[in-house]
Amino acid sequence: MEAALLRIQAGENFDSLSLRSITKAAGVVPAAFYRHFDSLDDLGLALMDESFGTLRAMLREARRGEWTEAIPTSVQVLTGYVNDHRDHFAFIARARGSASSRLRLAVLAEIRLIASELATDLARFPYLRDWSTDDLNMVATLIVNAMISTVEAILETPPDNHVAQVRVAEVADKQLRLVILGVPHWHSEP
Amino acid sequence: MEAALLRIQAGENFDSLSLRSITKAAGVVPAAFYRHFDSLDDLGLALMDESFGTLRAMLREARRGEWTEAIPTSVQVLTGYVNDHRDHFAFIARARGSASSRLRLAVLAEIRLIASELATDLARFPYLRDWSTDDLNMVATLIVNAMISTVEAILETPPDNHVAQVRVAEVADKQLRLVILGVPHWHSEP
DNA sequence: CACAATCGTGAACACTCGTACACCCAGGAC
DNA sequence: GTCCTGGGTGTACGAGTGTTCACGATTGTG
Repeated sequence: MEAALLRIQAGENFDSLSLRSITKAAGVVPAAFYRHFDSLDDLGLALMDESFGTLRAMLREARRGEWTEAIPTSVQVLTGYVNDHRDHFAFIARARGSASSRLRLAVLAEIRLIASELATDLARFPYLRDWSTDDLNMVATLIVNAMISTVEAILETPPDNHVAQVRVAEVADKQLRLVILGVPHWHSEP
Repeated sequence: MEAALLRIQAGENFDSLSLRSITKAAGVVPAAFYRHFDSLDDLGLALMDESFGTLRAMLREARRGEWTEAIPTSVQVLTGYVNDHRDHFAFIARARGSASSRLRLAVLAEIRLIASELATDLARFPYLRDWSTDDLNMVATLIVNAMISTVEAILETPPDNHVAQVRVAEVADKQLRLVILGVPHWHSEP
């Protein structure tokens, strides 16, 4: 699993890497792979479990902050987690656009789930309390999309380049603030 | 090229489809491929040219509308173009997360370019006239990301399901309006 | 000590892959 | 009528693919 994550983090796509390249990187003969996984698909699912495990841990931590500080703490938790677990987030990001529809659909479903969870979270905020479910989902997906592209930006930025890292975080912070600024003036109809 | 686009539109990834599957779908023997392209990479570049051709045509048309109607006309042009050229947009969407870094990087660069063009466009709007370049880029990438996910949503929706199509367009419209609503109240510092 | 389980090994299997070559044939130019 | 060109065909090559199988070695347990 480490070998696979390493290659994915280096820019390869999960379903473009071969059994043999994985096992060679792991210092093992191809057949040994089958002592641990039933197939390559199986490896993909295992990586998904692990990766989404850390993603959900991140979400739990992000939710623990104070109401009024939701944006800065969320951004901080996000950047921290992504940099601490670059491999897992790189795997998810890559699997999102991959060909193996098994994985792609699973990732898409998870992200949709996260968006709808965020929608119910948002309903507890002032101004958003009496929005329609549709409108809450609308703003939740807007936010989730912004966060996904933030994750991709973080992954493209070298972890030791602190200036660039801070810049990415600032952009994410501003985007969230801009979206929230519109909330008090919202009317569902044009 | 048609055969390749067809398979991509059906959900496959560009670099997961093989020479032989393409040529078989085109009703031709593998070797005949090389009468038209130097290699598979070459085919990818040709498809990129064609696809970004229609994307840029779309952008030109979207820019032609009236100031005050920018949002609804943009959304309308977007949905129209994506549905009329599903193959090209599917190709771009898939290439964005693909493994062949040649294509992926090219697509990413194009999208970044489009975002910065949008940023200069935005500078002509009221309230946005004296924003800093950084902040203009911030809101431009926010908008571009929302549009990309809208494109993906359109592609996932059957073209003949008009109810679903209209719903996707409405969400896109609302997201843009929400973002713009925050603009007049913006302060760059928290 | 013996036994079972765990994990790695080497060879083999039946594919598929991209690419190259010699050949062929229709159609237009002279 | 000859020649050239564009495009299609059949065959072949070497490399890489996922997977299976019989076999060894190491290790902890009874």
